[in-house]
Amino acid sequence: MRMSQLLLRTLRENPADTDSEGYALLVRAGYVRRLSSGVYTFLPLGLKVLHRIEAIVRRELDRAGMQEMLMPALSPIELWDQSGRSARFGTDALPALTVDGRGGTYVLGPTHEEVVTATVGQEVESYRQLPVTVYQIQSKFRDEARPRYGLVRTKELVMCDAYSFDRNPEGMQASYEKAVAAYLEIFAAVELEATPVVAQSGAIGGEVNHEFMVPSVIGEDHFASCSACGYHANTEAAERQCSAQTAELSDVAPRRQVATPGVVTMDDVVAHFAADEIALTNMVKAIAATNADGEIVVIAVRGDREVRLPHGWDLLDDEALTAHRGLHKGSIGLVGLASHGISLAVDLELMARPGPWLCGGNAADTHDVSVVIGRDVEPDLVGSFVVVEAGDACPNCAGALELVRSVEAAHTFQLGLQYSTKMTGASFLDEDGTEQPLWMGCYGIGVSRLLGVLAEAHHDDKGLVWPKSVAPFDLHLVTLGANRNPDLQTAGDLLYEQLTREGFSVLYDDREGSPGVKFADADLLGVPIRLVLGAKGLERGVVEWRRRSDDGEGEVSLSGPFSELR
RNA sequence: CGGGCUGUAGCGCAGCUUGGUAGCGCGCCUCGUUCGGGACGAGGAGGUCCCGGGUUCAAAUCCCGGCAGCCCGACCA
Repeated sequence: MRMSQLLLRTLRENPADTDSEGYALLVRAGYVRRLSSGVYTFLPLGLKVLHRIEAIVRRELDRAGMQEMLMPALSPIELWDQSGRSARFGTDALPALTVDGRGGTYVLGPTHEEVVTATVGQEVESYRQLPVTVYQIQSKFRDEARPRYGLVRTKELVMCDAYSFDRNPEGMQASYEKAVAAYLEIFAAVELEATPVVAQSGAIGGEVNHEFMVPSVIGEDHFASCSACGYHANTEAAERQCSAQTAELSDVAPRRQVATPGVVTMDDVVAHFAADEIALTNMVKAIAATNADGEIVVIAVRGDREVRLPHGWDLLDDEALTAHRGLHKGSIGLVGLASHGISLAVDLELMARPGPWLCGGNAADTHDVSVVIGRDVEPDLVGSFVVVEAGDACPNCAGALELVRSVEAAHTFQLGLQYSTKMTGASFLDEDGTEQPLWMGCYGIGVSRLLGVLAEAHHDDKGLVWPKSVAPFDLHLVTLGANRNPDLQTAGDLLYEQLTREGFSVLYDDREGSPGVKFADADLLGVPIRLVLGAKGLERGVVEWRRRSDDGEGEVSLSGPFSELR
């Protein structure tokens, strides 16, 4: 590509309102432009990188035996009524955009479980056709509340989404493992470090799932990581253990109730009992929730910790809480729940150190002082119900957990029968002649997001530094002063043609302009190898090369061979 | 969805307090000199000052109402 003809304008100054270095460089170097909040145009250079990422994704998924297809971005809302997900549109869980057309309401697909289930369900009739995994690379639409970090969080995004269909849970598991392995190959190929972490599934549904987290300063999440044993989990899913502390409780004062009018929040409690010198770490924070079966459960954790709801549980809303005769907002506690049919889930830590605790009194404007678990109350359930913090003990090996800031670059799910039982036609005839629902998995990787993450991971103060595998060009050929030296011009043109013939993709800076401008642009654009052809080199019949990543340099003869440049 | 800030040339910004001819730097066009790390000189093009209403002889500037963008938080497949 001759640079004189490329639609490219580099900017000397950082654009306003860029919130990350990688994104600012993508704009300065002319790869992308923002059209509106969270909506981007890929200029020719940016599209080249996007296409290279897509090619790697295709290569690895094809190798894993998946088949590419293309579904429409637009789908009728009736399909989403079938799965029940249309009820959640417009909420933060599923910010789908819809379009009213003449044929009714359409959904601009935020993800494609419904469409693919309907499509593959229609094609698959027999177990003989299974397993099958399909994928597509396509634009997705999400009405993001707050787009951020350039291509990392957008309203329109290029995504690769794959879906597996199997006869049984074992098949699903095998397909899942294949997909995870393929995704890891993709990350290795684009030179990003991704860690699969156990996560919760949110609006997609299903049980087992992993997020592929790339550590980055522009990460929007943290995951818990144990360097000792390799345990990884999203903070929404991470567990931890607590070692039991022995305590002599026989002389602890009996439980007593204290009137605490107007004391609602933990801050209120701390203030109210300040005179008694009871620390927050000796208090219990208790909240009411509904579990996956819709039953009411009180979750109790140490006062200074944040409650983590298990997957499928929801916080009880204020209305339901006020209406319930056994619960009193601000005074939810441990003792006396059973008589109201409420079960008690207690965090590990409260068991490790059974008391005495200060907690709500389960009566209006009342708190309990000196509660001892095991003496005053028995929990129905014990588990890790707090959001992990750095330093908590790894659930596997008790090593100290770290929290790593990172971007979610891909997400894989074992969906099971979640969609195939709700949607019509998603079944097959098994060997024994019975009709069975399809066991599904789904696997999403953010292709345009990867571009943003790559720019953030691979740059320096001068500009972008693309890994070879995704760079827009292999070589960036710069001629110096060719406009006033016809021999140089000819030599540059020849070299450009020759390199292109030998299979290199070459960006040829044939523009007029001072060396400083050309060098600065070359650094900014980040092509892996820069070639400089000047008058001095021409005399000696050589062209200089310099590697962008480490400034390694050398010369090759103008007549070749050029293998050194590969 | 709450709180804060911003909207002026392609890009980055000043001007607004105290109303009166719309500016600077970069970029862009022409000519000349220069040119192996963002050159210099001369000349030039380019604006619904976010939108609508109000006050005023007069509004980029003051007032009211919108819209958009950014930041913090909430949320996040």
